[in-house]
Amino acid sequence: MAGRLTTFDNYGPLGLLAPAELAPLVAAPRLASLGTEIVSEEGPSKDCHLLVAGQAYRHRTLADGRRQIMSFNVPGDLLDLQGLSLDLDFGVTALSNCRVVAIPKAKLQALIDEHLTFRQAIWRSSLVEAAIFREWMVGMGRRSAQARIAHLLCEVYMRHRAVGLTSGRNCYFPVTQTHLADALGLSSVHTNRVLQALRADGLIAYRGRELVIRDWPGLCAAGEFDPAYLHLPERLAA
Amino acid sequence: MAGRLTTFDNYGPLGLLAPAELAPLVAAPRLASLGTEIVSEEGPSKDCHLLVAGQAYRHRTLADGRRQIMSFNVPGDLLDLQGLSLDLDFGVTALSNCRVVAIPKAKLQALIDEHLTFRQAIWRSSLVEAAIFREWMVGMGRRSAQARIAHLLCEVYMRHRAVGLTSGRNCYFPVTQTHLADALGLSSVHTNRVLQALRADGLIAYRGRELVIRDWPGLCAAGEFDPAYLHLPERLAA
DNA sequence: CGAACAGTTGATCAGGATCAACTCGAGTGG
DNA sequence: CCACTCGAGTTGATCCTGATCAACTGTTCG
Repeated sequence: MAGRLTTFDNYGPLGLLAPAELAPLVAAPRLASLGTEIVSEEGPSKDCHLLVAGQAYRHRTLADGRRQIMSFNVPGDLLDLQGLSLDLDFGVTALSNCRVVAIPKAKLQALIDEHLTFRQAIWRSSLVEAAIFREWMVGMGRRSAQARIAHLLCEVYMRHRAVGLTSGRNCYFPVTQTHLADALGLSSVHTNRVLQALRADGLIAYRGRELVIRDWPGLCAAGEFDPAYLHLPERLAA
Repeated sequence: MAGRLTTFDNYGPLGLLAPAELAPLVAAPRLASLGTEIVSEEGPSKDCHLLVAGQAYRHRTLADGRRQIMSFNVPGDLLDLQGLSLDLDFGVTALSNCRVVAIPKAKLQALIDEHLTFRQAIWRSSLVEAAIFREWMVGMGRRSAQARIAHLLCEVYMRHRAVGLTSGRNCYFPVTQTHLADALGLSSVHTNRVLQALRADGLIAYRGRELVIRDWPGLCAAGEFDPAYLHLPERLAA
């Protein structure tokens, strides 16, 4: 059960390609099991990586072991698009068993150059990604631990919902409290206590891997969460 | 003297265009004086804005007045490229007197669609911008106040140097301590004390607007600064 | 001359870090 | 089948970085 693999594949912007073009690209997805590095923090790679199923996170580890998690990723995310033009400054690790498509950089570049709608989709998604980074900066710079955690859970829930991975107010988000702490700039001990408080306040139920939002308006309020920055389509914006 | 205007214009990626094409675009730069909003945090705009001379910062203000600064900008920066495709989630304010070129969105979009090298330059610069955001996240999440401040000063110095705005180890960076605090997630009082410590350690001299780096290796060490994430051309990377 | 703002200083407070121990499964190997 | 280990979560005690509050200085500018 641990690290179960989400059933359906999501191709994100690549999904805009004609099936005949998409099929050979995604023909042989690689499996990455829970905890393995999908993209190394070190050396360069010949490919870019599309997460097709499962969950992952981007991170950077400092010399003495401190770690900063920079994003949690869902199916459809291009994990290392930066690698197409620049050296990477982060690694990507699987949060669950994942299905990953490796796309040769030259091939991806060609697709971008040739397909306007694809290019626009990629462009847009990287703008949204930057907006999420800014939102995280606001959180780490100016929000309390409780607001940060609540905000992150709201964000995760909305992003999962946007790719069809929620059922009701539940979603599968298999992080440890240490992952949350490293994403939010907190210690794992404090993260634990704040989560308990959120549970005690009836906002969430969250044990292990399944996030259950018990009081969505309450959680949004606690996190000062406004989903505008995610730039989701109208239909998903609440 | 206050808010002096940097002498030379820098067109950043736009500089790649043929002079005949560039000239009409930048023919009538607008002046934005110190402290005025160049791009509003509220309503949408019909233009995108290129900072051509002077300095500015992007920021977001929360309901109760807390503020997060998201970037400091130098000449050549496109301040609100995001506005081309998405609603903005931040405002931009002038740190000094500025010269700003407003480019109609449709015009900018056309340039991007038609000029490959220009498009690549824009693309690259937005990847670098995202890398800088991530670096700030690492700082706010996992670095001490002293390291954060040292790191930011290193970054500012390097970026200024990359656009030719330094002389030796000096650069003009007219922020208040409150600006620094709001960029780094600190209080202005604490920022003041840490700056004093950096001065006392002989790493910097910084009074008012002129940043002087007295001990570059020392400052880099204090900030755990590695300029790789700025992706500067070889020649400027140290 | 006075207002307004940036910087500075001291005193106190608090949010969250750190250290350490303990519980509770889930695997794993004997 | 059970002892063992290992990772995650939990709890308590204590510490400390950095926040907050408040006063005061100095400068600029109207």
